[in-house]
Amino acid sequence: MLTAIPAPDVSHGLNSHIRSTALRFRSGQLIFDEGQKATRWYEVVRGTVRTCRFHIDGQRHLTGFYFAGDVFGADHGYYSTAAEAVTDVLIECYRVGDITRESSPKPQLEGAVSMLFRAMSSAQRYQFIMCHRTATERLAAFLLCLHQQGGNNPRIRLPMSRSDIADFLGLTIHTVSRTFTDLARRGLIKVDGRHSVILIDKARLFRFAGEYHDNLLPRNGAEIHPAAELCLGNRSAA
Amino acid sequence: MLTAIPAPDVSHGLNSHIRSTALRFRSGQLIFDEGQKATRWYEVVRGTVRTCRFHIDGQRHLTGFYFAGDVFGADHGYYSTAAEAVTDVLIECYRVGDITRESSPKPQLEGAVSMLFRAMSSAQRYQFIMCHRTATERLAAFLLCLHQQGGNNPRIRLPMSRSDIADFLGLTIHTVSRTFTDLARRGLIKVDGRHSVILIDKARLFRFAGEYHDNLLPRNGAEIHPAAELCLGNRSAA
DNA sequence: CGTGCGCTTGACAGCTGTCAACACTTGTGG
DNA sequence: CCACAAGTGTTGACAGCTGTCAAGCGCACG
Repeated sequence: MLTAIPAPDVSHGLNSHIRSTALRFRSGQLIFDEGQKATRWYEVVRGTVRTCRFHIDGQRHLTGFYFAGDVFGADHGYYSTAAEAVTDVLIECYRVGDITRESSPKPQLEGAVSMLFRAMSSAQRYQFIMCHRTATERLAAFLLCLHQQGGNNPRIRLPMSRSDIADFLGLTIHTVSRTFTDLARRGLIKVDGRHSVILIDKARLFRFAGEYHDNLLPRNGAEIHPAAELCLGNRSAA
Repeated sequence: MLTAIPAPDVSHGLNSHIRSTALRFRSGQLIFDEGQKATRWYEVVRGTVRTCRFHIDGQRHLTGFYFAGDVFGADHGYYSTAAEAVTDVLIECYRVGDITRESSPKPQLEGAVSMLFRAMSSAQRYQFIMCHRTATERLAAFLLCLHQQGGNNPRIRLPMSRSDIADFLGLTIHTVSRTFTDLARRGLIKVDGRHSVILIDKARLFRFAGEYHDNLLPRNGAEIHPAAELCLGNRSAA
């Protein structure tokens, strides 16, 4: 997952006890819509999912990307976002009732609270980036998140379109495209087709992300570097 | 409260059963710091409180304002923000244990989950504003929120400084100041000293906020107008 | 091989941050 | 009560970034 999404961590050691259904969606298909009753939550098995909001004037805002192992759609009452398949996807679908009703001591509920607080914290960091960072800094942070998400492989896969990236980072596709070109010209990355980027100079990219490299320590433990702020996936955070 | 803050609604019919302590802070004083163990939560009795994050490069980001009746500091584990008194304040302080431990069926916990999901939804709307709105639109939305918070009184009180407003809206004090002047020149508001604004043309201000006026309906029920997006106070939402 | 969509690039304008100067308010001390 | 200083807010000039408009490229698909 990339940022700011409520997602109770119920995926460890629980799935085996809960009825689930495997579902497939083709690229671009709607999984659930904003405002629908939130009766199910989902786990990505294969592929990539995006969650988004549409606004009156037609503008779209993406609130997160979800990859294999990530949980999405864990909302209360009604879905606050829509969810769509970025690529062809295979997902597991669970009924909400299975979490909230069928357990007496409700450890999951407390887990959900903990997860939500962390999601709030993550959302606040995301807000900071959107308020204070330039296009270059945002894209650098985004790429570093995908890099980490992909197991630190220097080849970063970008399953989503430029338009998706733009709507996630609060930019236009033009600026995203220009920024890719700019980062490549500076020798930080190499763009390899639409859906792949090769990381050349990780340390400098960290600096562009407003981040110091790993061997430099932040001022104190409570601070989190901007580049780390987009990438609180719900798997690793568990 | 103004936007994006986790705050379980435990203030109705519960306070009377829970030990609390009244505290006073003078303008500018720190109430709790980012990263401290979250052992207490607070309710504003009188005055205004702000929550903020400080980043490595020295930049400050405000995540919310809290007024009489609002709850803040309801975090899990560690505070994800600092809290400071904007004005001299009187607040009630509650121990976390009183919420999570001393009740067997834990209805509060479920209430907290519900509240948190709404806070997440609110945070996502705030993100949208920060991504897609101009200074004028942000300030207009902000003023309308304060207007509503103040009981729809045409005189809007601004207890916070320009700097606070800037750090909340992701702008500089210069832009905030210019935007105030601009709104006044257009005849939408009248600036009356540092801490007071008189609302002249509410309908037009709504339009500036990217909002249609109340008598126009949004496209469908699930949509929420941008101007409404900063002002999900935890009192009214309860 | 041709078509269309997604992506890239360039020119330009508008918004907002930066820098600088000044005005106004508040508080202190004479 | 006035003088002064410090802090806060306002205003202007300017530059840089990013959105808009427009054109063209290139890959994917038929």
